[in-house]
Amino acid sequence: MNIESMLNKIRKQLHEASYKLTPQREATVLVLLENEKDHLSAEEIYMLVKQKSPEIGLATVYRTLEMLTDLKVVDKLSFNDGLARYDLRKEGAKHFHHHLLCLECGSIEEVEEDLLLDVEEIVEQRYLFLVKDHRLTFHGVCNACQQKLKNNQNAQ
Amino acid sequence: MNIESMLNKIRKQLHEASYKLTPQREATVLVLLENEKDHLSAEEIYMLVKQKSPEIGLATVYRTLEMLTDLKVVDKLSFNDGLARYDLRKEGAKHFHHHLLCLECGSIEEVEEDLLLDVEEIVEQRYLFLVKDHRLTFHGVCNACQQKLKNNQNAQ
DNA sequence: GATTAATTTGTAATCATTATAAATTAATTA
DNA sequence: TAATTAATTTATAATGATTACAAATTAATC
Ligand SMILES: [Mn+2]
Ligand SMILES: [Mn+2]
Ligand SMILES: [Zn+2]
Ligand SMILES: [Zn+2]
Repeated sequence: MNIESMLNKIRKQLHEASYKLTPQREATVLVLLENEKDHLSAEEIYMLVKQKSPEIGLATVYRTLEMLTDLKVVDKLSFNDGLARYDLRKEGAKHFHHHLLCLECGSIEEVEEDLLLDVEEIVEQRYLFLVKDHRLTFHGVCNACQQKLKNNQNAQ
Repeated sequence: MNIESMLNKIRKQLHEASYKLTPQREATVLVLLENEKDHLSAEEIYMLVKQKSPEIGLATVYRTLEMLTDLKVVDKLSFNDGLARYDLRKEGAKHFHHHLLCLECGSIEEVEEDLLLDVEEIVEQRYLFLVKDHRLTFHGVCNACQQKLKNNQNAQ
């Protein structure tokens, strides 16, 4: 699905919640769409939006991100690096995707398939907890870093 | 396992990493042990430690928590409420336990059994990612709030 | 006991985020 | 259309969590 039609879909979502897609909001959403694989912070988004709309204010970016979070267009998440990061929901995804955080290089890989269906079943039955969503991040070593570590070992 | 022997175990861990268990550090660890079911913030821990050792400084609590995080005695985590929370690792637990966050009342329930063994298998094989640990939080409605919501519906 | 190293304290600085008031823009009404 | 009202944005101040720093204290070593 291309950016234009994604944008239209989001515009509709805003209108249904009786928000307008102002130029500032549109510029912010565009940055998110153009960087959908990334996990940008508010400040990083602000810097990118400024390239399109140099007059935008940081507070507006924050407010827009809050609104998009409420509407579940983006997910706000934290990888324990002291600031919030924003992640576009995948098109039509019922549940939030998972993340693989490399402890060596800091890279974040995405896992789009939902691996938690069985686990959620257990949680609902055994803990009587009604699951609405989840956050799952694996900490470990990405493939590239595994190779690097192996080579270093051989070199010594 | 009682608090005294837990404390001794942690003392040993510190010594192995050539840290001392100073009175301030001991008071901080004791607060964590006495509230192992909670998910306290640095400020909350500071307040509780002050009751034992009124002369302790906030900076020391922060430094101690950082040290304990490095030694994997505690896990630092964030429930998106704007501050870090600290969680004692379960005795002998290889992996970090899971959390059930209620969107209605904000309560946090713990799930000690590891439900992710199969999922980790898949991640290692399919994504060639070497898993070291994980963070899993379910968002939803706790049992108590489900009852409350049901009653409210009937009352209307 | 003197010297050196580790730790703690109180406080200042920093950084992310939120609040506020004035200005701008859009929507509604007369 | 012009006037009025509501929504939004901007720049900036305030807040709150965390980190940095210098002086003081405590422990370890000589
Ligand atoms: Mn993602
Ligand atoms: Mn916990
Ligand atoms: Zn890596
Ligand atoms: Zn609840």
